Amino acid sequence: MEINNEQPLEKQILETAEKIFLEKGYAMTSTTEIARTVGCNQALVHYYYRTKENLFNVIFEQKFRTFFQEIFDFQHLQNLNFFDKLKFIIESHYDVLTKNPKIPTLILTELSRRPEQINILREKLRMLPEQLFVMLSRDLENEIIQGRIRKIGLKDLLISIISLNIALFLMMPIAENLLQLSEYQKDELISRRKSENVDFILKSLRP
Amino acid sequence: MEINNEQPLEKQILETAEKIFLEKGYAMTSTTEIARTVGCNQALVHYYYRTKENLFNVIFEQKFRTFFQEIFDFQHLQNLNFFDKLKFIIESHYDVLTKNPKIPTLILTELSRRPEQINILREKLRMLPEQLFVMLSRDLENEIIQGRIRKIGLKDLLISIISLNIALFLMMPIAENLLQLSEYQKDELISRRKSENVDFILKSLRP
DNA sequence: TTAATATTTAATAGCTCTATTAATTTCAGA
DNA sequence: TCTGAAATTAATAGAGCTATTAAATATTAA
Repeated sequence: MEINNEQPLEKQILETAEKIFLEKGYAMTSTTEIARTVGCNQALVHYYYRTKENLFNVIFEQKFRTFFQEIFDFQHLQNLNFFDKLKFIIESHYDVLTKNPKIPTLILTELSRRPEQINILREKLRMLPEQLFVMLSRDLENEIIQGRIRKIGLKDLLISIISLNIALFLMMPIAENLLQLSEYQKDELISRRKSENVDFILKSLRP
Repeated sequence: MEINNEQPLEKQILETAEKIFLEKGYAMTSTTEIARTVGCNQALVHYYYRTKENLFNVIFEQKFRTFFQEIFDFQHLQNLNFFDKLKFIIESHYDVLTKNPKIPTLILTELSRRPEQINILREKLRMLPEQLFVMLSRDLENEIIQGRIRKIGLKDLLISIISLNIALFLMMPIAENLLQLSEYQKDELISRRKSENVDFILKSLRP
């Protein structure tokens, strides 16, 4: 053991593992590297978390849980008109992504590695958004009838929203390198795209 | 050796490797598995391609080259008006993705594994689109002045196009499982989103 | 202080993977 | 038919990784 970061090793291991898993993915991360980074013996990783697989699960079941809870936290939605609802949904979705920029990539890469995990995801996605979906569906229908919105299906609208929001974060690691973005430019891009996405979507809905 | 697929083993190895690399990514693919799938000795993989790294490069330099060539093949663009140009670009971009649905994920996952490969990408992306970018920039400016399009920067427009097109293919492996899509439903979704994306983008550009 | 318990380490078994080498088989052309 | 090159295989070195075990060290409670 080299540097004592206050934190007990059990927690250091967890946090270091999270960082490395997010950076390199499951396959490219070894418990040896995690231990080396923490500065402890490799057996200790297994002492606290038994297997690499289990360590990964401990981290990301928690991680995914809060991620999706945040995404579907729409209590303030009821009293708004449809356009404000939509704006709120897009922006808060975008905000959650901004706070967890590497989660989409992880979900993408790790869920194709272990399709059985998708069931966990499915549960999370089934419960919460059911009433949300119904409400939005009703609202959208209504707006279309009132002539305030062009004809469009809710499913397609949601796919477009998710696509526009998520794609930036999926492509960011490459864009960053490809375009040699500074940290500042990156932040600027992320914040600019937030309003651009809202704008883009709302504008496209005009009748 | 078990089954003789006509093809010489050298080529079978190449094609099998491509398939498995696309499915599992570099790290999760072993030369042992490639050989087992082909039905030949594992040493043969190395006999023909020396290293796993080299095999991967042989496959994907070729793959990426044609992928980006197709994407930037815009010879028929000159005589069209701006809206038709845009439609053409969106659709042909989408078509290339439809033909190579797994390339985006591969680029995403493998380029973060080996950032030095990004330089190769950078070259491809620098040469071709220069004049295209200039032309579109001029056209867009012009349309805005003429009042046929709302104010928007070309960069933002392109990010939106790429996001809408690519995101579907990035998310498809998960969506497929999550929503239990049949092969038919998947194809239907892919073809519907093509026109939806064009529609969505063009509608959002109205002044 | 002591004994029990928790933490940490060293050592290593066992596995899989990459890459190499030497031996064997196949096959085309003299 | 024989020869030499090309193709293919068997065997294995060497590395890294996961997981376990037993021993050592630190900590806590009585």
